[in-house]
Amino acid sequence: MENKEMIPDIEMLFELADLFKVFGDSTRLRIMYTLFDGEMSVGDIAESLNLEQSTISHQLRVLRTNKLVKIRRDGRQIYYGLDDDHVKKIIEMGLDHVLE
Amino acid sequence: MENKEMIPDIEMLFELADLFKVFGDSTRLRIMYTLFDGEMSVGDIAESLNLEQSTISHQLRVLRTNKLVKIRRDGRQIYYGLDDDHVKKIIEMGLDHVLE
DNA sequence: TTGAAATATGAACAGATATTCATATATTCA
DNA sequence: TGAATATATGAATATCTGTTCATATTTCAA
Repeated sequence: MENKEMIPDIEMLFELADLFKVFGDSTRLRIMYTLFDGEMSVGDIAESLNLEQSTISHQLRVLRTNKLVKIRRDGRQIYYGLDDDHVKKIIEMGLDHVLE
Repeated sequence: MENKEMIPDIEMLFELADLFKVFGDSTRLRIMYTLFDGEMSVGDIAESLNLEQSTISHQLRVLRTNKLVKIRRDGRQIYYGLDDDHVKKIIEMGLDHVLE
């Protein structure tokens, strides 16, 4: 079944705006990009981006709420990884545009 | 030349966040979607979305600043259209995700 | 050139949101 | 159990952003 003309109703566009809103923050975007290579613990993400643990934790929650990352607990660490291949694709599609 | 692993630096991710920010507003998204079928005057967009002319005008400026729409003047009307096929693609890619 | 129509712009305001700080919760290990 | 480590959470604050209202600008037509 091919991807015919999509006919999003208004509500769908509101949802879509909410999705893009999540991508529209550099901290969250950097977190997601960091996870391109695979899952990482909260502390490692924070260190890698040189941001506070609390900042990362708050933003990870946003990402998780929007089903863009998923978690795996291992001992007292929690590993976050991209939930979906779509995440990579959306970011790469955006990069295409940024790169002209 | 194929699309090898992209290696965006931090600054590029900031730019990308700014791009997604533009898509992350329902008014702007609805405007862009309205333009899927072709260019439209400011007034017609406003009427079509049942929003104030001023609101539309302000948001069109944001879209234009970010090179997502382009204009064509005809008499005292100004027609706005999508600047780029990327716009459609980015929105459709997002819709894919919203539709699960 | 004057009036009307279309669009743009600026200021003000309200609502949203990201970060920080302090602290709570959860888990492991001794 | 108690200390230490990893993560989460809540409140406070500062900043950003979208809309509205009023008005300016541009263009056409008479």
